[in-house]
Amino acid sequence: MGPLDAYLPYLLNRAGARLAAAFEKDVRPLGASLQAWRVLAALRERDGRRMGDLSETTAIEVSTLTRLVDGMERRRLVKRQRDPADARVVLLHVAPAGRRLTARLLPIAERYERTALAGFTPREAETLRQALRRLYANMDRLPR
Amino acid sequence: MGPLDAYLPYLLNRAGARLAAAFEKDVRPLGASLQAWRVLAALRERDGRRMGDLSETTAIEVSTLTRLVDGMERRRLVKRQRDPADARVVLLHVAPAGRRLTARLLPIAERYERTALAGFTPREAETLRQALRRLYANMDRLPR
DNA sequence: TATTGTTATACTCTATAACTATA
DNA sequence: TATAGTTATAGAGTATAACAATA
Repeated sequence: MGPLDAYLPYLLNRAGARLAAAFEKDVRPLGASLQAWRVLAALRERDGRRMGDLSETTAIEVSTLTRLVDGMERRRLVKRQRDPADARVVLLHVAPAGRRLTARLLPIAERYERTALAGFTPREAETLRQALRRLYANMDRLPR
Repeated sequence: MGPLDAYLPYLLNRAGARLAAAFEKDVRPLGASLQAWRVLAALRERDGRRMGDLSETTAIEVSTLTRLVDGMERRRLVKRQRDPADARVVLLHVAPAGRRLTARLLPIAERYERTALAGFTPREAETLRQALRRLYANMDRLPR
């Protein structure tokens, strides 16, 4: 092991943390947070997801997610709904205000994507995405 | 913007969070943490750093770092020392116990590096590192 | 006056486990 | 008994600002 700067988890975390902190600061004036954005983006991809599903795709702990959604529901961004087929399950749906907020966050997220990847060719960007997916999948070799 | 899975900050954070969580769990029995490891690794690279320098290279907030170092000093892992040249400055040095802990953490860190990069050619791994450094540097285009 | 580091406070996220209600 | 989600609690990190010592 050489310098920290050659150590992958370090590079990963450093880049991720910086991106997250800047984004967070940027969207706070809109009353949003990185975590709320993740939920909205996940629902944008597919609406009516169950809490457990959301927790996995957003990488937010279930108990954290419960309270996050509490707040988002209070602000009428989303709406909880019991699954008629299985009353244990909660399905989360975007509400109109949530759709409006998503529409405002989307261009910001896209700007971050562009900024982060400035100077990358489309091919390099795709290679990076692929590598990150492989890396994530590799972590299955360790116990969760 | 398509699915979350194509969104770079998401991929970055997801991979980083998973790596960090697993590492954290792994080193806790040794009485260490990811943050403590960062400090030790930074001091391994260059001993006697000042707090502000450490804060930057470890990406740990200065106020958090102060308390982290408090604990590490209590456990005799590191030792604070006033800079004789400028008495405002604190220089941090590894202590013998810190060197021993570093020696135990190093193989674990290396295992994580190998696991994360399993199936990558050396060249692919280096490309990924380069891309992460470029990405981090790109964030200078945004206000800190 | 500016800089380095410490302290204080409020807030957020996590980890863990107990709990409720379904199945 | 097992599962989905909620609630409770303690711990760790962050953001922010005030502060002390020194330059």
